[in-house]
Amino acid sequence: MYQTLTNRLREALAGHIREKYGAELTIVLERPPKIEMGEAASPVCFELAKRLKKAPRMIAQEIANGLGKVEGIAKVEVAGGAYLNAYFERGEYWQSVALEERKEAQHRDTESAEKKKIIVEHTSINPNKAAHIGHVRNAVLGDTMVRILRHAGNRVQIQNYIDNTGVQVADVVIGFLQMEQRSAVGVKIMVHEPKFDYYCWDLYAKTTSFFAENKERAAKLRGETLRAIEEGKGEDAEVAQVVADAIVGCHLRTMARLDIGYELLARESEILHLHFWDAAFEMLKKSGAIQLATSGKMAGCWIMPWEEEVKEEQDAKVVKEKTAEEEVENSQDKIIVRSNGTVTYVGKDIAYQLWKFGLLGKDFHYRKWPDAPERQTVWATTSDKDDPGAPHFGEPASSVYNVIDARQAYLQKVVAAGLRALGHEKAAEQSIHLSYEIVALTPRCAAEMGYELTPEEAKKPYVEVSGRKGFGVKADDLLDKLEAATLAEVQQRHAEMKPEEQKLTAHEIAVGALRFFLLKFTRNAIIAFDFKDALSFEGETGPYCQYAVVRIRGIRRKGVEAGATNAEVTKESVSQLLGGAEGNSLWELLLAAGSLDYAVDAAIATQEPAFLAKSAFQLAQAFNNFYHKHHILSETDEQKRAFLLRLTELVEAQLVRALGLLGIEAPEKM
RNA sequence: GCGCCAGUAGCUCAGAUGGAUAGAGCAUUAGCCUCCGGAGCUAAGGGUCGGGGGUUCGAAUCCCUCCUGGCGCGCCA
Repeated sequence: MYQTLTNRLREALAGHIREKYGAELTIVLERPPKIEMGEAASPVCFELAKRLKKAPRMIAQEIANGLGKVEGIAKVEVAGGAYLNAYFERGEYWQSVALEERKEAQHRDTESAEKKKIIVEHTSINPNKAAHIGHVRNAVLGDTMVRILRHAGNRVQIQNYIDNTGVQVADVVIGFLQMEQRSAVGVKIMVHEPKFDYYCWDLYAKTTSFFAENKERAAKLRGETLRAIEEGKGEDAEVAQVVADAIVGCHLRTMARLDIGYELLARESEILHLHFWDAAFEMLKKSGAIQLATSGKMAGCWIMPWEEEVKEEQDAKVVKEKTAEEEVENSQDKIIVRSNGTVTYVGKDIAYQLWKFGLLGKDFHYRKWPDAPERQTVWATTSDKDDPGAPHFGEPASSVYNVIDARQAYLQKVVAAGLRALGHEKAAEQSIHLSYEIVALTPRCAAEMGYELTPEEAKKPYVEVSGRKGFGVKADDLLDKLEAATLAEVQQRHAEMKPEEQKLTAHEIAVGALRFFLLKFTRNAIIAFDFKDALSFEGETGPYCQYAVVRIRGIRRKGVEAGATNAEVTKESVSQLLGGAEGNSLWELLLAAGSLDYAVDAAIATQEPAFLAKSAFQLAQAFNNFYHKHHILSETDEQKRAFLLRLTELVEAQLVRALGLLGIEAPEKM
């Protein structure tokens, strides 16, 4: 509701200014620092003053007087230097929020068919080991972005890229077949054992030292294994497929614990076998986007020239002549095809990205993924026949979010540059790298887990995790730990609950704690992980927000038991209760409850789910504050009691919805 | 060397589109249950927004420069 009103105000101001002063301005609106100053303020008159060369305060006064009635706005006043402060019609706001709430409840998560399709790719873990905390940050960010985009009415498709033919899988295959001397049959049996991903985690770490022993042997083995896997023939390929598929199953189950699911597993094996790269290669060659280097150290490679400075040089009119040597030695040039003819990761990614936008002229085949978690339907790409029931995954997207960590920013730029070089400016623009920083460990946390640190590492604020070294907090371990901690607490508080209910509650709290913990940081903050912080349930945390909902539900239960009458709240009493300084604290809570649409818009505009987490926390905080100030059920004034009760219901609905967008359930009791 | 990101309270972090007295959580200190659940609430202390220039009526936010830390820059992905 807040967003609706401010949009209305923005339009009215823009229209008025256009008409009266002939100026086209984008109207910036912000929240005044205090509620006494109104609900929305615009500093637009400062800007206007500059253009008109008039005193800002005078203009502000003119606008405040001249601006006609805006629906839902009680008055617009001049304040401060030349701010225009708008005061909402509180009674109307109350009705609108209530109305909006009823509508939302009826059409929950309805996607409009006319909306263009958006693809969000996230998780995309190498299928050769268990998922760790950094992977969880990726998945939680991606999943939350999906929920937010869908809430805003977009059609969103969730993809998870599976690099099942890469070096990391090859390494584990070598671990099984060479280091451990297992047979293909032996591995096929192993994959069904519990915690197979944990086994691979350790095995992968061991291959590092195995390769270090004899580098020549390592290079040879890797080369052979990788080629066999890419071709999809022989024992190596067979083991690679079995292992990768099994690990994908583990990952899906791990993420399902956090209520994260996928619609399509896009596998690299199909990008190769269905010749996606070949098609992209032809396009890139034909357009001149990539060139064959004939001399220098990159001789024989197809490279994409990287010319970021070109524009600036032209602008500065300093087009310096490049010597032939400089041309060859430009280290920024990106190799797309190696001199041995194999394609790099970036090349494959360009092909994949082209497909996402429907620009490749090819499509995958699709089949149901047999090893999906309970209650989930997951599809995967295949080279074989299509399953007739498969959704139309090949429909072009209008924009694509790729959730990938910040270290790969340069590569993502190269992919976009590839699209641009092919003339797909729009697609390049709509290729959104949803970048995020790594999750590291505090030195203390690393030490707790038994990792030995060098003295330099111990002094740093954080230590980077490494799958290669087997160094990191596994996602399932962390969840187990969280669930154990929350279960102990729930058992202590609710001995009367049935064990299954206790477990479910503990699970919901654990998920709330973890998801909120990962979402409260903005994307480019490095998270220094520590069990102490992640296991904290106080202050700015998921459980704090959940607890506010639980309290409201407690009040409602008590209210029903006591047979409290649910009197209709009259408009007069609403205006009276919300009015004046007395009503300000109630009004602030209502205002916060009605601000979800604003938070969602801002989260999308900034591509920052943390915005929503913050706003959910603030609403919970505002409620807790209110809760201690007003005793609802013992309120003797019937109209006031009915109003307070209705207000808590609105807060509950909005808070539950906000938490839902963060992927967090609110339990009945906790 | 080049590029990207960060530096805000003791600690961890918010401050989108430049605006009013820079905010949370944790930690510290002092309080709050005859009362809808204390995973809570109230209050206090705590700031040269890394340094220095500049643009602007106005800068944590934009520009320049320097310092510190991190990450990229591979015929790995």
